[in-house]
Amino acid sequence: METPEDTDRGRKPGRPRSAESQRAILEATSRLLDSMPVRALTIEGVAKAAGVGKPTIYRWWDSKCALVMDVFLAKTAAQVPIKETGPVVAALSEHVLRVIAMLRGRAGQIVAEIVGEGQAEPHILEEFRERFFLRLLAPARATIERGKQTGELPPDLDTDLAMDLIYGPIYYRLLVGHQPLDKPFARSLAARVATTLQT
Amino acid sequence: METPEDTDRGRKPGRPRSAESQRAILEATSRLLDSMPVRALTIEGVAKAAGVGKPTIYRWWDSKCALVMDVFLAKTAAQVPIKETGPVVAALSEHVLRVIAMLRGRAGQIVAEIVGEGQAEPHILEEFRERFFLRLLAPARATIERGKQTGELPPDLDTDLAMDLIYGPIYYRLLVGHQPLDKPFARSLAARVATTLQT
DNA sequence: AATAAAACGTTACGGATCGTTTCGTAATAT
DNA sequence: ATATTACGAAACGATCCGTAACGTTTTATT
Repeated sequence: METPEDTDRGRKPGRPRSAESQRAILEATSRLLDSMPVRALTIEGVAKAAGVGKPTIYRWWDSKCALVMDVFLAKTAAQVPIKETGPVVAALSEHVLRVIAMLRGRAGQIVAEIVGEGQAEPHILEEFRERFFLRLLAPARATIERGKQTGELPPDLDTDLAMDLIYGPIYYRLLVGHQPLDKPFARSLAARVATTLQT
Repeated sequence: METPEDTDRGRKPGRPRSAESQRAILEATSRLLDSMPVRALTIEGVAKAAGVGKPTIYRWWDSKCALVMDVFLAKTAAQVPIKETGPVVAALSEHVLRVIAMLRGRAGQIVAEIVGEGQAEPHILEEFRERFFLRLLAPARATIERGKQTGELPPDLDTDLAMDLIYGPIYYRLLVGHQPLDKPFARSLAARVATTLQT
């Protein structure tokens, strides 16, 4: 989202950007996303639903994907809480359960659709990595680091690799869709955290 | 690819389907894919490059993705060989190395692009799962089953889960792109096969 | 040899959507 | 009062979709 850089409140002459229009755009996009896939969403459709001109949308967002990303991140807690005290393995196991629960349903679909669109637009994928994946998984990463400090985990553990070993199977299922993100899977994966990190 | 069902050689009257046109379409698509992403490929572009009419392409393939899939699968060995004797862990470790090597470069990009397009077209994703993923990973799955038979692996091991634990991180990196599919990663992942399967 | 049938390449079609431009109007700073 | 900017509406040229129309070519059938 490209916010106007009026730091010293509207110093420039001319009509100010309409926050109301912006809100209408976000709201219309959110509503439309409830009933159609990202691919079917169009800027023209959003403009019509929001009662707004197309140029106004383009004034705020570069592309459909950028808009969808903002809407998704606004309505989705982009950070799943993790227990910051106690055994790190238990904290991570629970985090795995919560991440899987979060990716079940429409939220997971949208994540998959954005990543899908991102295959054709690298900068979208990069932005989504930073704004979603990095943020979502940051607490888990920090917890692994903590475990290396406390001695609960091997100090030479490769954190990047460990993160991929734990969370890779989740996104594999989400994106390829060969198996469901159901509770048995979640429990099995959570139960594996210990052996994955400690051996 | 929709082949004509002329089992008893061209029994129907009328001009037969032109195998030459089909070849030209496949060849043109392959050539175009070397210099542009799947998203940028168009049926009109292929028709022009192949010296063929659009309707002829639609006679053979339902959609751009179906065509791309055929081209990709034709030029890519959709099955990475695996050693069928000896220790199963060693066989699987080597298979992991080979799969990662295969997904490095343009082939991996196309896999990611097809999966990406598949997020908006479920039937495409399903077809690609069956024709690429299932086929590529079938030998590994069979090897795990063999290990359960020989006692090298726990007999109650969940094969589906095991497959995702091993291969999930690979596709996670391929599709999200947060880390490279480089050789250190490949070696680390291969080295982890034993502990992943045996504990 | 004549006829019917089917695929061919070409061309054109209506439709959707893109991202931009133009226009007259509204809102703000100077 | 004037300059400046955003606004909504409308229209633009462009691209690509998937299909249809047309005359031509190739085959099986009669």
